[in-house]
Amino acid sequence: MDLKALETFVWVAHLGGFRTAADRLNATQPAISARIAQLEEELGVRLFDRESRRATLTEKGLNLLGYAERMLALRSEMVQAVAEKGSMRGIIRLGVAESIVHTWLSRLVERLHYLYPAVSLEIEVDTSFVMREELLAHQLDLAFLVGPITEPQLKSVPLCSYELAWVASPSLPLPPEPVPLKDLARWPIITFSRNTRPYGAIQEMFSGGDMPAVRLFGNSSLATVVRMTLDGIGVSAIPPVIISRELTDGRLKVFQAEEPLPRLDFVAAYAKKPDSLMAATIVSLAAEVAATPTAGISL
Amino acid sequence: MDLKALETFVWVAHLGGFRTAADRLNATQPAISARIAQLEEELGVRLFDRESRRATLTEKGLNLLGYAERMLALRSEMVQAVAEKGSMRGIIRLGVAESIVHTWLSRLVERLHYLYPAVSLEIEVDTSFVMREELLAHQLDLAFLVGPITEPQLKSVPLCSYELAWVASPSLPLPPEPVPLKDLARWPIITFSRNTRPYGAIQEMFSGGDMPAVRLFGNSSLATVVRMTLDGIGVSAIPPVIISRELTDGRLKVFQAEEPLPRLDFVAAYAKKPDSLMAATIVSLAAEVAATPTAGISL
DNA sequence: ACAACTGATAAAAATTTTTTATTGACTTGC
DNA sequence: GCAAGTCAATAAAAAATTTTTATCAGTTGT
Repeated sequence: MDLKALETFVWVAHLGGFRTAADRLNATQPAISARIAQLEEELGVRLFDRESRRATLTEKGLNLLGYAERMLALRSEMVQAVAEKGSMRGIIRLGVAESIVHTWLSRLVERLHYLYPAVSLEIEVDTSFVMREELLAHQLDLAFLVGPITEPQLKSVPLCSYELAWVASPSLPLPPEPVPLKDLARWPIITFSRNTRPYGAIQEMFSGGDMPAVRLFGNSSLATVVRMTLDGIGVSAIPPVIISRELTDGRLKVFQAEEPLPRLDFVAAYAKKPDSLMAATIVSLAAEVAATPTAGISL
Repeated sequence: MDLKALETFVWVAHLGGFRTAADRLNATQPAISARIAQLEEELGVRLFDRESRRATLTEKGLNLLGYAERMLALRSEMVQAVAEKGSMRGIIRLGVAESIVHTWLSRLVERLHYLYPAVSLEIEVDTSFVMREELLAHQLDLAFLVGPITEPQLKSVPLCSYELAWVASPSLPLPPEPVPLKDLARWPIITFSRNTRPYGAIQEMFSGGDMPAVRLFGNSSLATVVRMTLDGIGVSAIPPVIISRELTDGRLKVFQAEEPLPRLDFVAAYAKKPDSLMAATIVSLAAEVAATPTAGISL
């Protein structure tokens, strides 16, 4: 009776499939099959109904799930109680909003590697919207994203709050501040991609009936947004903190518009599972790192 | 983090040595070393002090022990809750008093094998005295022995109660019954070995100041006792139930002496450990089997 | 000092687990 | 209804792991 098999079982149960669990656990599907088969053989009981599309738990399986989770929780507790700090090991799937990549992520990674050399990260950069889904689907262990998080299945911890500002190249012939919205709309507005807080806020801003049409360039790469803004293609709405260098050397400037932009409140979020010790540990480290300011992108 | 490693750890802790644990777990000493090393490496913590003769737990080790036991207990509970009856598997070390061997042990083994084909037995026949020690030292999982058991660490369940009687060959020129002790002492008294209830009882019986000297032949094999009695070497004090055949065909006979012999109350006993599910299961089966009478030795 | 213990260790053997590659059973979209 | 796609099962090979064998070095008790 292997803990690895039990863990696999829990993941298959949660994700509803062998294949998905295999991806999630960095293993191949036959390996997952083998582990579940071992468990079923040892217990002499069928744990999943594989008939339908989604592998569903049998009654016995459901029964086992509770025990398996208690078992894994107990293991976590045990490890926390007796393990040397720094002997924590494993792989954690981390989703990160791009703003974080450009502010303090590398410092966190460094510090993490120093304190917990046996912990591997699998970092995925995506929008908060996508990452929230992935957290709920247990495809991410932990994410740093724009809050607030309201899902009760997720635990969230505030990390940092960044101002969002209008930014343009000094070469752009902007009218005197505060720039009215109709003047702003003369240029494309370059910002985060669709399905993000800033994109939505700006879209809303220009959604009134008498508002000028606006060209909104959603972009999945912040570096590209910065590049395009530097090139004078348009104005952008991004957190100034990630372009501190460009601001100090005058290649970009923040300006006031008629309409203010919302702040971005970043939080760390992870599933409230019994064994999310590693996530919790990383979160507190992240909170610490996020509290100290940093340099941004330099292009 | 392997359950096998945790189980090994618990055994080493209980038995106070790698070698002893190796024997107990049917493994070699290097295998035990490897499992403990794995645990220590994963936790980044030393679990045993190996300096002195006896491997003793470190502080961390003591801390782990509690968790490990809870873990194993939870596993037992889990298996009990979801496993198909009959899928119980493992090796259990069973100590058996010889009287049991000659009455119902084989029926138990048969029935056990039928109901739980994956359970192996390692049967050791010894005196109740020795087996009690071995139970306390965790060298036996379960024993069927002469009760009562007073140790609080052990759980005991009554199994059967057998009369102990004076037995002789009909060819032996015994005086009219009840035979006085001084006449009895003319022959060697053949019975169980030293450190057994019957041996002690008889020794006591002849211990008064004015008692005749008695030749007490303690024998570790009941079959030998029966053989010697059949051969008219002396009288014996054994449970008639194991020689029912010899009694019916008249090759042996029970006779009354001046002094009655005590009954032998057999019980099943096992250590009160959190994961003694298998022992408990076997005990209830044994109680069932022991309740139905049986044939004895046939020589 | 020596015999009888202890556990550690290296190398070989055995076992278990994982992967690769393929299959058959089912959905699903057309 | 049929092709395409997805699911898990399976066999064989490869990889990783665990266990054994054999030996060592250190204590302990005589």
